[in-house]
Amino acid sequence: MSRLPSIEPVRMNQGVEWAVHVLLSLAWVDDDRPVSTAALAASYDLPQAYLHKQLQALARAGLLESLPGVHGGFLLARPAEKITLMDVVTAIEGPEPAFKCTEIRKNGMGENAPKSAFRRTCAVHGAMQRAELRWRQSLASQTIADIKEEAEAHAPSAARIAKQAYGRV
Amino acid sequence: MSRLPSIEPVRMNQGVEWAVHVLLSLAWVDDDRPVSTAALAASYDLPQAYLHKQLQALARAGLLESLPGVHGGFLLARPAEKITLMDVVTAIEGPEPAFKCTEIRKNGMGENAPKSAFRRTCAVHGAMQRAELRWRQSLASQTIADIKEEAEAHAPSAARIAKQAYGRV
DNA sequence: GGTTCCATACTCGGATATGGACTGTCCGAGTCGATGTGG
DNA sequence: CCACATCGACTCGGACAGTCCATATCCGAGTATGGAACC
Repeated sequence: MSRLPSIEPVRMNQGVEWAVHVLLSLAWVDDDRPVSTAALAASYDLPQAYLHKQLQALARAGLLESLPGVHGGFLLARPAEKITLMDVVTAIEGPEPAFKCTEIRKNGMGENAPKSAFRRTCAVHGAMQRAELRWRQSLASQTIADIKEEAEAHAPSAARIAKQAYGRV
Repeated sequence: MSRLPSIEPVRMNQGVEWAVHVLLSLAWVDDDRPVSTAALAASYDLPQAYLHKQLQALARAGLLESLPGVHGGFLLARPAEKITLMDVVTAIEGPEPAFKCTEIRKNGMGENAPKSAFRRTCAVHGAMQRAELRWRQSLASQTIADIKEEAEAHAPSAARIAKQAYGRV
């Protein structure tokens, strides 16, 4: 049930992978009835309590809608076409950029440097921002619906399997 | 000297920012004589011991050359035109990709899914890889020399200031 | 004076503690369905 | 037979520990410098 600790360290939260797969499943189910954390955890063999924590983050971010009660659970808050990978990463990882410029260029150096040299944004910061922007743009250009289509292209049975897994046959 | 702990968590190692600035400084100095960790740490007001650790990583990665002895220190192992931001990030952060696919699609799901469906790489993995590739491509397309030029465009005194900071007037 | 030797200061190199974030777990509040009872 | 109250089970929600990596630091090995001793 619980996974062994990974040998190599992961940079991005494991929750991101889980979240995308869960959103895919909910897109395939395509039902008004919610799916419970227990069912989702079972279908992917994930620790239920921790997956639950990630789903709460998605709900807070407005990607999932949560319904309480005995037949409660989670369902997509909006169509899969309107949910991008950028939304998912932001929901799990938070909105802060990966690279944080601490403006060390202004530290020491004596007071030799004229202040006018620091009007423009730090060149290092700009370069890292450009790269990160490409990453974010690519994430924002890919929706859950896109991934769903791509997966179905090679595994047409995906939707049926997902519905079966959650008893929506 | 030492920095206060940052309020918001940083995703990328702080060492990346330090490393790029150090490489820039060494490019500006442009001298056969090495610059010591102490001088570099002083010029940016960074903790010397920890900066030293990052410089060692750069040396191991082949970006810097280290010279021992009382007048030792570090100098660029190759021209700034041949050092990309991707090289720096890889040296500090390591070569592993940010997103790691654990293939959870194959876990539970009962045994309903045919194994043929898993021949192709995971669609989620592919999507995250595409985004990360954009990031890496942007990093690989920007060299230390590029950033140096950009900085000089807005602060022509940068090279002079750097040389002064390390006593290369 | 020139040469050799040595003590010294300074630098890189790696091994060693600490803190915070990600990981993982638990219990309480709320809700719906089931059940039993009375009309 | 039908309506209603009660009980119970299940789910979301947030609060609570454990583990691992990034952070931060220190000490040892090696080298060039400067000076003293010796020829």
